[in-house]
Formats: sequence, C-alpha cells, structure tokens
Amino acid sequence: MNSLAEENYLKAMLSLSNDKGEVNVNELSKRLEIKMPTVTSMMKKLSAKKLVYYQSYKPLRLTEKGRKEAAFIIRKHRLTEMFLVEKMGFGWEEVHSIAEQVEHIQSAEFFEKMDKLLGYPKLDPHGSPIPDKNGKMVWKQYRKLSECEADEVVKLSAVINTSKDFLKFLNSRHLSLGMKLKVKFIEQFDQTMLVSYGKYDKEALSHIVCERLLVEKV
Amino acid sequence: MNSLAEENYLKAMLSLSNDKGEVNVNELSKRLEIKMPTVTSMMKKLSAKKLVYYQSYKPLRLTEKGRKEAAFIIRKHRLTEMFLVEKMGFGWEEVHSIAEQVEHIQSAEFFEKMDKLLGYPKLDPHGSPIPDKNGKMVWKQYRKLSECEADEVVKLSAVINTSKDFLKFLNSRHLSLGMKLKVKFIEQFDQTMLVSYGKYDKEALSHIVCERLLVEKV
DNA sequence: GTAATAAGTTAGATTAAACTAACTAATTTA
DNA sequence: TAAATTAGTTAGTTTAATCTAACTTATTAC
Ligand SMILES: [Mn+2]
Ligand SMILES: [Mn+2]
Ligand SMILES: [Mn+2]
Ligand SMILES: [Mn+2]
Repeated sequence: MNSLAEENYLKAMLSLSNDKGEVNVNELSKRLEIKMPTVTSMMKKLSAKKLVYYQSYKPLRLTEKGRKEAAFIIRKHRLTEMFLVEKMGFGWEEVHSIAEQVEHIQSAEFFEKMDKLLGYPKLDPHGSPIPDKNGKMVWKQYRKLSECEADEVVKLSAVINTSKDFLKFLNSRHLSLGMKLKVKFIEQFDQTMLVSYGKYDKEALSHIVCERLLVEKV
Repeated sequence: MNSLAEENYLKAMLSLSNDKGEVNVNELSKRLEIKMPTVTSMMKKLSAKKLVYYQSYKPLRLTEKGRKEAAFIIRKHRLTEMFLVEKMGFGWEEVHSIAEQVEHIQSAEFFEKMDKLLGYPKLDPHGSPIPDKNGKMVWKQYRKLSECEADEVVKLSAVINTSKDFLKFLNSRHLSLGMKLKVKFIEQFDQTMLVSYGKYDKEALSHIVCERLLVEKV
C-alpha cells in the first residue's frame, strides 16, 4: 500500500501531466507546496516502487501502474464529491476539502456502494469526468466561455477552478452546470462578457471568470 | 489539531479506562499493538498538550479536554457505522474497519449531516451509545446473557465484541439486535445455553458467546 | 520479607517526510 | 556565446512515530 503522502504525489502528477504525460519537479513542488528537494527524493522512492519513471534532470512521468493508482484516487475523490452533493445535501463549493480526506480511505466496497447508490455517474459536481474502474478517464471537448464569440449560445458544462471562493461567486450569480448561456456583448478593452441566462439578461463576467467556465454546443 | 496517532491513543484510553478513569501503559500498549516505551513517550507528549495526566509509574488518566476529544472521535466512529448500515446498505459486520478510517476526517459539517440524515440516533449498529455533541455518553444497564437464568425472557440489545468473525457468527445464527430471547436450559457442565428466538427453538450458544451478548428486560 | 516476575522508564536507533544551504545543470537573455 | 536566471540535485538536519536493549520500580509468590 501507498502512504497518504505518496498518494498525494501520484494524484498531483496525474492532474499536472501534459499531453506527453510529463510533469516537472518544479510544478509538482508548487502544486503540493512542498520544496523541490523533497519532491526529488519522493520521486526516487516512487521510482523504486515502479510508479514513476525518474531520470535526473528529465521530466517526470508516471508508469502505467502509477497512472492507474493515481486515476483510482481521483475516482474516489470525485465519487465522494458526487455523493456529498447528491446524497448528503452539500453544496458544490463545500465538497472538495472533505473529498481530499475521504479519497484516502482504503475500502473498495465503500466506493462501490457510493458508485451504485449514485447510479454510476460519469461526471462529478464540477463537471470533471470520474475515472472508471480501469482507471480510464476522458475529458469531453469543452471550450472556455472566454473563447466564444458574441451571439453564441452554449451550455455551461464544467468549471476549471474548484476553489470555494470561485464556486461561491458562481452561486452568488446563480450560475450552475447545465445552464444555457448567451453571449450578448464582449468588451474589447478587458474582455468582460455580458451574458444572459435564466432570468438574468446582461450579467457582466470578467475574463478571469470566463476563462474558468467550460462550455459546449447546445 | 491532533495527529492520527494521537487520536488513536485518546480513543483507546477512553475505551479502556475503568470506573476511576484510569488505564495502564501496559493495557494501552496491548490494545494499540504499540510497544510500551512508545506509549510512555506519547503520554508525555499528550500530557504537554494537556490531554492526559501523566506521572511516572502511576495509572494514566485523560484530562477533561482529553476525554472530550476522545468522545468526539468515538462519536464520529459510531455515527459512521450507523450511516454505513442505514444509508449505504452495509452489514453490521462490515462497518468497523471503514469507520476506523472515517472517524479521523476533520469536518464538523460532514458528521452533522450524517447525524441529521440518520435522525439523531442514540445507538450505533452494535448497540453502543453514540456520545452527544458535548461528549456525554451513557451506557444503559445491560446484563450479559450468560448471567441470565433458565426461563428468563430478555431482549438482545448490544454486543460486546464487534469483530467481524463474531458478528458473522451471529448472522449465521440469525441473531440480531432487538430480538426477544428465551433461555430454555443451561448446561451445568460448560454453561452452554439453549435459547429460543424467532423461528428457532433450541439453539445452543456457548458461554463464550453468551458473555458477549448484552440483554435487557423485555 | 526476600526473590522472582511484571510493569514502566530511559537511552539510543530507525524510518518517513519534511526542511535549508550549497552545489550543478539547463535554459533564457542580452 | 557568455552571463544571468531558473530548475534540479546532493548533503545534512529536523520532527513524529516507531523500535530494541538495558535499566528501575512495583507487584506477586513463596
Ligand atoms: Mn475536488
Ligand atoms: Mn470536482
Ligand atoms: Mn466500531
Ligand atoms: Mn460499533
């Protein structure tokens, strides 16, 4: 079994890895808020456990085994978030920090029960895909709202940043997943978008916000 | 905050402490499967944190603060067991090892939601009392089935040992909490009891088993 | 009431996971 | 391309939590 610390490294590596499956020590260090020498030594340890390919000064890569273990932790995290929202009545802004802890629970049955009670969901409350039991995870082809043009009508399908503050901001604007959004106007100066949705006609959303909203065609 | 290790010591201390609130280093050591010198050094640490009264060679005692923290962990454990049985469909024999992990989750709201969804239960699936939010916990005045006499009729209200094997044994005999039991005969030689309950007329229960079944008047 | 046994402590070692300081390699800038 | 900057490594330290070996105190047995 892997320790809690090891699990956190694996998860961070998977979520940071680029299309080639590569991550840098520096990025990992920043994400985990752990200094680089500590990351280096953990990489050597994970390499000895065949979870990571490690060569000095080269980008880091998860092995297939490492990728699967990481995906399984993310699966547990996202199932938990879904369970907390759907079965326990939490808001989507409250679940991440609880899921960060629950994801480390060692009990296949516990997460199988969650999965079953939820009806085998494919997406978590923030629109992120839940890896399947084989560790397979596919992101749909979303666009950022910030990349849309005036007059486009799209559906809000996922959010990039899942920080409590950002989600509370979305709550305050009555924005939630599945909503139809229409881009009314884009301010050229700062890219602020005026968007209509639900009963709101011209809500102003800053570029910072629009970059974090993932949408798809209606 | 207390570490996972510290929480486990506090919990073990509360569950082992006698009517005077005392525990020995040796008992703690055995319960936690941790050697005595390690226990001694942890006691000094908990003493520095004002969670334990520690004096060399004297019995150990929790402070009021320590007792409350321990009770709160037991509260989280038992609420979890109840939630797993009532809301997630686990058997009473499966929940202890999962609860051992979930009890360390740091989120008051998580356990408040459980409590509310369960309708503020007073007992866990094994008949043990769930400490209230102030850390108060009272055991009802149960007797052991082994102390009953022939012809007595009692209700099975709790079990002492909650090991998976023991609970699976009870399942195999179709024994569960709340059942009415009638003592038909007590074998003088080995104290085996012949008991009738449900559709069973003369089930033989060994002394070892009867000592672990807590009953009350019907 | 002493000797044997059990319980508890002290001292020192080990491991995991973090750190800082100092160094080296790779990349970017001018 | 040489200098400056950034990224990564090595060496050594720290803290929490465990251990063993050796010693001391308390309890039990005779
Ligand atoms: Mn999350
Ligand atoms: Mn999520
Ligand atoms: Mn239990
Ligand atoms: Mn229980």
